[in-house]
Amino acid sequence: MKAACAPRVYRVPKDLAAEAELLKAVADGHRLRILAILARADESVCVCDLNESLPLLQPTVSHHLKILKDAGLITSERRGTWIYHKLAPGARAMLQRVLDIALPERITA
Amino acid sequence: MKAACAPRVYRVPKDLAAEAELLKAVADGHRLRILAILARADESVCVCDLNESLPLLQPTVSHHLKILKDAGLITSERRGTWIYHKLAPGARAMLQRVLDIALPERITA
DNA sequence: TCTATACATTGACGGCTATCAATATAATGT
DNA sequence: ACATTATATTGATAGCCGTCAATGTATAGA
Repeated sequence: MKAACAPRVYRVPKDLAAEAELLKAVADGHRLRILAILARADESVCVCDLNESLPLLQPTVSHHLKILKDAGLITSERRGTWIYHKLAPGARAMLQRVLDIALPERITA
Repeated sequence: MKAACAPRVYRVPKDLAAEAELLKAVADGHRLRILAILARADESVCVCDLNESLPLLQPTVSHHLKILKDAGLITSERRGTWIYHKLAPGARAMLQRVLDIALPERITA
C-alpha cells in the first residue's frame, strides 16, 4: 500500500512535450554556441561566419540552423548570395517561459 | 571572399558543452514533468508517487531520476523502504545561469 | 550562358537514448 | 530465516541524432 507515502502533490502541467521539444533544440553545444553568437551580434550574422566559428562542416552547420529555425528561435533573411540569421524576437522569452513553467520561482505561498 | 559578410561578433563562451549537458538532462517531457512535480511539492516525493504520475514502468522512472540526479538537479534521501526525492537547492539557478550565458538579457550597451 | 560562390538537401553511418523485461539489492515485518 | 515491498541495475532493442560526403539550388558576375 501507499498510506505512509503520499505527500501532497500540487497541480502540474499535464503534458510538457512541447516544452521539452524546445529544450531539445537548445540541448546541443554547437547550437547553444550559435545562439550565443547571435545573441551578442549587433546585426545579423551570415552562415559563412558561423561556419568559421564552429568546428563543423557547412552542411552540419546548416542542419543545426534548421533545427533552431524550426524551433522558432532564430529567423533568416536572404541578402544577395548570403543568408543572414538573427535571434528571433521572443527567443529568450520562449526559453524563460519553459523554465518558469517547469520550475516556478516559488509557489503562491 | 568575405569582405561584405562580416558583421562584428562579440566574445562568446568558447565551450558550451557543459551547459548543453545540463539542458540535455532537462530536454525530455517526462523528466521535465518530474521536475515540475518536485518543484511544486512542499515536501519530498517518493518514487512510488512519481511512478503513478508517469505513464512509464518503474525501471524507466528510476532511469530518469538517475539522469536528473547525476545532473545535480535533484537529491534523494532514503527513509525506510522508500526513497524520497526533492529539487536540488540550486536547480533553478543552474538552469537560469545557462539561459543567461547563452542568451544574455542584453549586452552592456 | 557559363562559372563561381553561398547555402540547402539527401543519404549513409555510428553512437546515443528511451523503453521494457528480467533480475538484483535493500529494508521491513513476521 | 523467510516473504514482501520499494527501488536500482543489467541487458536488449528500436528509434533518434549529429556528422560527413555527395549533390542540388540559388544568386551574382563575366
